[in-house]
Amino acid sequence: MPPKTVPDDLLEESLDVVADAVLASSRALVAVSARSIASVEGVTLPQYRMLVVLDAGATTLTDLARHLDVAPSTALRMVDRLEAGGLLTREVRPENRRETLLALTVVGRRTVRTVTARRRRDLRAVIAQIPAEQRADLAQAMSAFAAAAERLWPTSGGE
Amino acid sequence: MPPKTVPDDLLEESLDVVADAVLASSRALVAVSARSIASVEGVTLPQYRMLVVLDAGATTLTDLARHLDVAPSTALRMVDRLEAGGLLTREVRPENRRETLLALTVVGRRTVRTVTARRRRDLRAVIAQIPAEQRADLAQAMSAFAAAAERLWPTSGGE
DNA sequence: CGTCACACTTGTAGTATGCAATTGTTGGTT
DNA sequence: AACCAACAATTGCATACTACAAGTGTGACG
Repeated sequence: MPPKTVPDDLLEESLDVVADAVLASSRALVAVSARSIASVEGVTLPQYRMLVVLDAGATTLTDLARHLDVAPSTALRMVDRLEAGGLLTREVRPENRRETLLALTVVGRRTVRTVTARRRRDLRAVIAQIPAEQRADLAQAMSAFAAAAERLWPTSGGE
Repeated sequence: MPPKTVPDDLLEESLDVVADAVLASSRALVAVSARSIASVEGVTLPQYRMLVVLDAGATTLTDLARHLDVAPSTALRMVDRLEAGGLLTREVRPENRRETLLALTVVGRRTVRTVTARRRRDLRAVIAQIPAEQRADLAQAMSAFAAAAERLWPTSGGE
């Protein structure tokens, strides 16, 4: 008389086991990100996120704030600093003078490339620790996770 | 005349592909973390990290700062706030009166459990999007990554 | 006893964050 | 045309995170 709840329990448990693994991986990834970004003089992690969004194309302040999931005033002050630092330009949009068009400068784009390259380098160092025959599985799993998260909360991958 | 550099190139390329997948996954994970923690009133992400460390056992201020990779003064001010909020207690260590012993209160422990539960719940929601037959591979890959990062930079998983 | 090292603390400064209120712009309504 | 509602950007205010430098108390060792 095996009750039909057993499969559910097993499923639940399996989800938890996977969640724990992801949680551990998450901590490691956050640490790696922080390390990679901190090593680039003068760029903070929030600023890097903003630069990445702008690197994908010029936008307005409100749009930027929405993508980063921060208040408009927060985005505004960050833009102030990045503009002062020469990483982006700000100009009133002719078609709609309410809006401001934000775009990376050459320096801004170079900064994004530098930080991204460093992150990639650090990640490669970690991956190199993993047996080569497992790497394909790792890539598959990571991609699947990112896709699943994107499907669930589209804003997540909006960066 | 295939040069012997070909295998190296292939290896390099494979590392980059994996790194890209990890990078994508990393962004999603950071977004999920931020979302889970922001939803718990009154606890910031840095505070959560601190609570997690303390949940693993009482320590001193300097030790805490080392684990979180922040300056002692930063840790001190965070401790001030958490103590004011009733999440931890601070007392001079009798054996060595230079040191302060920090420990979570009952409320502090409950907070850790609440936030962790919420993160796990959100992660489970993502995992549930992934076909069941792929989940074992996902767990394996995530664990392998976390272990590799820990091996490379022991402080990473020190949380 | 003096001195050195260590743990904690305080002062100062810059960055990130959000809520509330203000200003300027646009588009539709009367 | 005057009006008004919605929206984008901005400013004011408050809080949190962060580090560097300087100061204070404690322990260890000669």
